[in-house]
Amino acid sequence: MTFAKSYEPGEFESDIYAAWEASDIFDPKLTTKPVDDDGDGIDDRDGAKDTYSIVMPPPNANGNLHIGHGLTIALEDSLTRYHRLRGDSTWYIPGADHAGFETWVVYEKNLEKHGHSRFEFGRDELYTRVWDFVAEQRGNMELQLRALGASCAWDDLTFTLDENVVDRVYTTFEKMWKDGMIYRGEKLVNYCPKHRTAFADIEVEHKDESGTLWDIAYDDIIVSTTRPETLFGDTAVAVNPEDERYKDRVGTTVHLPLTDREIPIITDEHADPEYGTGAVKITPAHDFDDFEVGERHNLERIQVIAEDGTMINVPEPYLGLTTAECRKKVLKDLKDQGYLVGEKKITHSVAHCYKCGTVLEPMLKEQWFIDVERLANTAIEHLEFGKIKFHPENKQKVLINYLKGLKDWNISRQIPWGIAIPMFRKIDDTATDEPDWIFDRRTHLKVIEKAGVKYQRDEDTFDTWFSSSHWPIVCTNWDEGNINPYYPLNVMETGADILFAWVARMIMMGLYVTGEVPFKEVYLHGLVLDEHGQKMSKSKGNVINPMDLVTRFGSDAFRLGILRGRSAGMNQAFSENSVISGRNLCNKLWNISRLIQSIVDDKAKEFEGSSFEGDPEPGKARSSATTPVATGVVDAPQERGASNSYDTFNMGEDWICRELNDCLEQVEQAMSNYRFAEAVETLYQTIWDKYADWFLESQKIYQNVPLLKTTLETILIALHPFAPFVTEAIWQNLSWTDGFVATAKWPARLEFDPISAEQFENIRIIVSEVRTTLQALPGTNNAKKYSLLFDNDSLIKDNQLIIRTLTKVPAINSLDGVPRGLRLALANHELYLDVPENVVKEYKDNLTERILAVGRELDNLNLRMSNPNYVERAPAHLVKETTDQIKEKEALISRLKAELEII
RNA sequence: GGGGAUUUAGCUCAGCUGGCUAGAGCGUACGAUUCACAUUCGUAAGGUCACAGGUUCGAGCCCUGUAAUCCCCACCA
Repeated sequence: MTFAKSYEPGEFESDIYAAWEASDIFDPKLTTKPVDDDGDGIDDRDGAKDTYSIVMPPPNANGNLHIGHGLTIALEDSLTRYHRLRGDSTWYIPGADHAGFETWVVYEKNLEKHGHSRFEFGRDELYTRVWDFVAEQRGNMELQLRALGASCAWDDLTFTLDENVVDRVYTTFEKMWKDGMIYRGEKLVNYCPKHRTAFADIEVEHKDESGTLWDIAYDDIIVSTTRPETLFGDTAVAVNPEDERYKDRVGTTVHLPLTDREIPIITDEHADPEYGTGAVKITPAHDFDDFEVGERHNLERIQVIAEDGTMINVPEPYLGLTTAECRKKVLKDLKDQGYLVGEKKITHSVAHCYKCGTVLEPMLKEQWFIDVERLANTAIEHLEFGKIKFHPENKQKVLINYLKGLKDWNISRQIPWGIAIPMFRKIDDTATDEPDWIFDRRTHLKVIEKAGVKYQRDEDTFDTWFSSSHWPIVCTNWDEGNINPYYPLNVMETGADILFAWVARMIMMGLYVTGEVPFKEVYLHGLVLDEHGQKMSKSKGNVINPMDLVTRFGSDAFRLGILRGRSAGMNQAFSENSVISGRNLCNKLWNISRLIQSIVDDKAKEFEGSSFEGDPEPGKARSSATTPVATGVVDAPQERGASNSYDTFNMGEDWICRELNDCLEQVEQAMSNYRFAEAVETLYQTIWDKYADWFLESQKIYQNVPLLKTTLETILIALHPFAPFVTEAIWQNLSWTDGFVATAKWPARLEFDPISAEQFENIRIIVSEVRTTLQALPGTNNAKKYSLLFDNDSLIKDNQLIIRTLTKVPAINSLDGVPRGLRLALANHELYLDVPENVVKEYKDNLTERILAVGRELDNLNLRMSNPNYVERAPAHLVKETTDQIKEKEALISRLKAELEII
């Protein structure tokens, strides 16, 4: 039970986490099992705990945690630990993500590095290979979560490819299939020719690029295009119906250059008369707008670019060229044959693969789509009804706005790594009565037979967001008809950047599957930027690795640092400085505890050697926790550790009780509003500026052991949600505490005498004034040189020792009626610094400055009072406050002036 | 084109229902030092709260407008 001189996180953290884990304190199911005899969905046990459930957005199983995960864990674990301390049955459910496409990209790179290609292997073999690859990597991420202190229930870890997840996803898909919400459609999708897969709209990254706009003559009609190579897929030229210039040509045809085809001239709103010539070529198979024009006019879709990015269905000279080669040749041929009549440089935005940066090709593909209308409408209804509370609030509106414009959701992906789509296509053409596609869960089979008809499995896998939209459902083991107090989740915490991709889909899916919203509140965090507010990126070299900071400064320091100065939904800067400041707080707390433990030890020895019993200091107790005083008491004290009763003997003791109560109140308020930074800030200020700098300093004179113990426990518990390791390390190191601080009870309000507590503020003012004046006097080491003199002032007289200790002056004496030295600028106290006359004279300028400053404040107050409307309309207590302040300032000025005259 | 934010000290941010004589951390300056902690203690300097109007007894906060910065969605032949 000894405390080293400073806190070394590395010596404690892993042992502490191991001890928590070994004691199963993070698993609520071991201690609470809901009982629902009457089937009303409410836990029937007496004194049943409130449940608190939260899930971890599953980190990528094969990767290392990045700074965003660090923030996520700091936020979620603080909530989790806070609610555990508050006595809730708290379940923080960890997860790991197979991260379909993300992992696939990593794996494919790995394959290429070893000289292989995905096309050498079958789909099932690839799946097995990736599974092994991920299994190898997975433990790493989980160790890092432990290092960050995540107090999650490890036995309940859900992997996104776990059997129960796949089962649930298939059940939902089957239900949707039966409900007619799933359809197979040939639509244009964004397709990455490198990865050879389609994406959902949301996965596409648009970038502004400079390009060329070429003017091409289709007979007498000039069309403009940035993609001349697609002209082989043109099936019409469109003009605006209002466009007078082309009135006569509508309904006729033009010759498509480089081909022997004639294509019709049609009218469509899509053609903007203001843009270019007002005539636009229509390529339904390779452009999103043109696709829609084609639908409206029933145009043929000619696919001229294949999935590997080469030309098909084009005249012989162009066949098999890549799109880039083809463009070059088409331009040359157009020019040679006189069709190319102009070109200009433009800037336009181009769709890119968010992973490899390849330009995405709009590609005609048969894919599975979800008709989202019903899902979106139900979600909108619940959101508008306020069923989910958002932090920050404005995201609710943003989300509704998004859902209102939501298009059907493409859930097919052409990558092997993921959950197989449980749909099978009929391969037996003779069975004409059977449907073309059937649902079946046997996706481990390539070919199945049903009623004598053979079907072949669709090779595609689900979009990851389709399965992860089930996250709250699968993590809490929600099931039809069974009571589940953990669903809906209390809160969903995740990044604001995946509001649409994930949060929106969880809400839609939760409502569709369970009929309930999946969570009651949503907290969204912003991006963690570098110290200059720049986005972190490998290319900029400004990436901060959270594990590196944990190693250097400790897990708590990282958590405290990253929570500070951060509010919901905002992208905010982060720097090592904030982590250092967190590290310093941990060390401060360690040394506070070290001091208190040494006092406790000393007193114990003293007690052994004397017959003195009871009161740690002579004097009458002002308040006692066992016999509560009438005021200042909020809650009955709860059992906690070994020390739960104390008396207060001086103003400083009452004061710290009051300050700690205020602190608890503020932390509770902050946590219920998800104001993490504010909670941390309050604790920091209270522990450092109040507890250590004033209370502990004053306790160097009066050592109230029971109070020291109680207040220290209060601080340790209150800080625990944010700094779990150092608080636990101290708790384990203290001689009188039992169990884990992680499972302690949230502190009750402390009892104190409020009048006495308020009196201590006067002491603080006096001490500050003495310190300020000592610093302002000429010379150094003034605190050692000059004594204090008081005249007929009982507050100072009774608190001489404490004032002397806090100011470090050598002595405090009674003046005995003859003022001398320098009178301090205190309105209500007669206090002098025993300073020789020549020093006082040197202080004169300073004094003049102070008079002016107070004068300005006084003018301000008087101005306010001279406004009759203020006196009349402002609340009475404010007017009184102003009056009191005026009196005080006036008294102060007259004293300062008198002092100046003496000099 | 549609939507959402931001602008407060040198830097990063608080400031919630208007009561503010605008706060914190870091940084800066000056001073201290065996006695829990130099990962320390004390003191101080530093602000036209982006700008312009308005409402109000009173505006950093509410309203209108302007400017700058950022994000998302859609479009860009």
